Amino acid sequence: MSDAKLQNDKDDKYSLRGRVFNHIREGILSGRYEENEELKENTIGAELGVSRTPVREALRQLELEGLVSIIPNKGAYVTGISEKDIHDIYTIRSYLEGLCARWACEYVTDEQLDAIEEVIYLSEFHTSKGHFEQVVELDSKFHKLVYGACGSKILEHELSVFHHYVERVRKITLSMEERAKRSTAEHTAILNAIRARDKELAEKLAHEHIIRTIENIEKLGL
Amino acid sequence: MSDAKLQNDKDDKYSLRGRVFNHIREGILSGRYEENEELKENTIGAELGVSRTPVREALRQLELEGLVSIIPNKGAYVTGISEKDIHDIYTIRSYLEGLCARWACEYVTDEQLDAIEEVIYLSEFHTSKGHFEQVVELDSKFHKLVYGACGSKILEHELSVFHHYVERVRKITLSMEERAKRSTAEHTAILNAIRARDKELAEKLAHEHIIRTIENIEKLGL
DNA sequence: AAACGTATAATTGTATACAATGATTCAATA
DNA sequence: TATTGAATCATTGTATACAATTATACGTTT
Repeated sequence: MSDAKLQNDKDDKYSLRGRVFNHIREGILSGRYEENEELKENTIGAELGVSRTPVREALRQLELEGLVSIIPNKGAYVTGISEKDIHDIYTIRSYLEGLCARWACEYVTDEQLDAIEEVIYLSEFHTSKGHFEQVVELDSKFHKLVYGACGSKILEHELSVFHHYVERVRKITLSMEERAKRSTAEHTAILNAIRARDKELAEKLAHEHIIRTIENIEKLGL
Repeated sequence: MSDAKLQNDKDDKYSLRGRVFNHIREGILSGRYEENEELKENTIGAELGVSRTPVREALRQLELEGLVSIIPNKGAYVTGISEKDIHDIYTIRSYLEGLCARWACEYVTDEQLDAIEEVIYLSEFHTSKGHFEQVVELDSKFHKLVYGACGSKILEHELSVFHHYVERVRKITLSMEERAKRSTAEHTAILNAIRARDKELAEKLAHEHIIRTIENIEKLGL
């Protein structure tokens, strides 16, 4: 049941709709589809060798995710994410990640703490080796684990969506050794605060962690 | 364009998919469909006199909104909102409404300020008359206006979804004259802070406004 | 009686067909 | 030339048909 739900969480790699969904989503997030581009059901269907039906369903879902804007009887258009949107998302995240860390102090289990610790340990290793691909992946895992430990499916869902949204930016910032190192250190501090059940500190550190990221993004002029 | 987008914002009352979407959504939020109930495409289609196609699209969207959980090849089930979920949403909102008010200080236009003022004025009138139906409606309008003034389509979207989520609870709390009166007074204070471009105060007041609401909910034992 | 397996039915997943709406073309008109 | 309007085309909206999967019923076996 829990498995089904997790799988379900739009990583439906096995249904056509899921494949189409991921295809378009990645296309938008990676910039392959450009802003305001019209997404025609037939064209996309032909690209992937499927009929319009799963394409339509995927587009309707993407509309709700905000990546696509649908004008009835007219068409679906790429909404795209502006620089301001990215900045907004990080600011929103700075609040919600703080809240998430706070709640995790209450709900986290020992198993989850161990899992987080392991991820951080691996992060340190790969950061020192310059394996940035893995560092990005482990950064995702760290945050997803904390999301899962907050005891709120609502907050977990929100943060997951946002986290995915800014994936492209994360790949860039975490590929700088300095930022990667500091980020891992901040993760450690957050973990320790959660382990110590220090709500105030956990919230503060998680909040500041995202603020640091924003500063880094601005420094890069993204 | 702006009209299209607003209309689009899932108040598609004119497409079958939109009607189905609203029907199921309201059904879940109002409790007409109970938790874990299976939502069969044929049954719902028959209820509304439409085919499965728009029903499927609506269900897929509701999945993304978190109100429905879909198990591939099996079925769609009502996820429902627990009391804890409601509490979580209000807590999340308390942060985000604060941020929203802060940003509104920067982005709000004079027209928007006027519109908000008018809504508050009407709220006072209807509160004093005991027209709770209208008070709930105006409360929505107030918040939607502030959301629209924050200059962030992302935050606006998030808050709109959450606001709708807890509609049932809002109807209850705002139907108590004492809370309605106090709520309107708080709205006035928020407006004044935004008008004075006092970010700190606006954020603090908006945050506390939601905290007050939570306290009220807990007092009612919801 | 309980457990298993098969046949049948019910339901979802996908494709296709048709209807409705919007875009485009191009000739007629001022 | 610019504009209007009808005809045609392209695209979306919806319904239906078919395929794949899952649930149910029921008889068989132990």
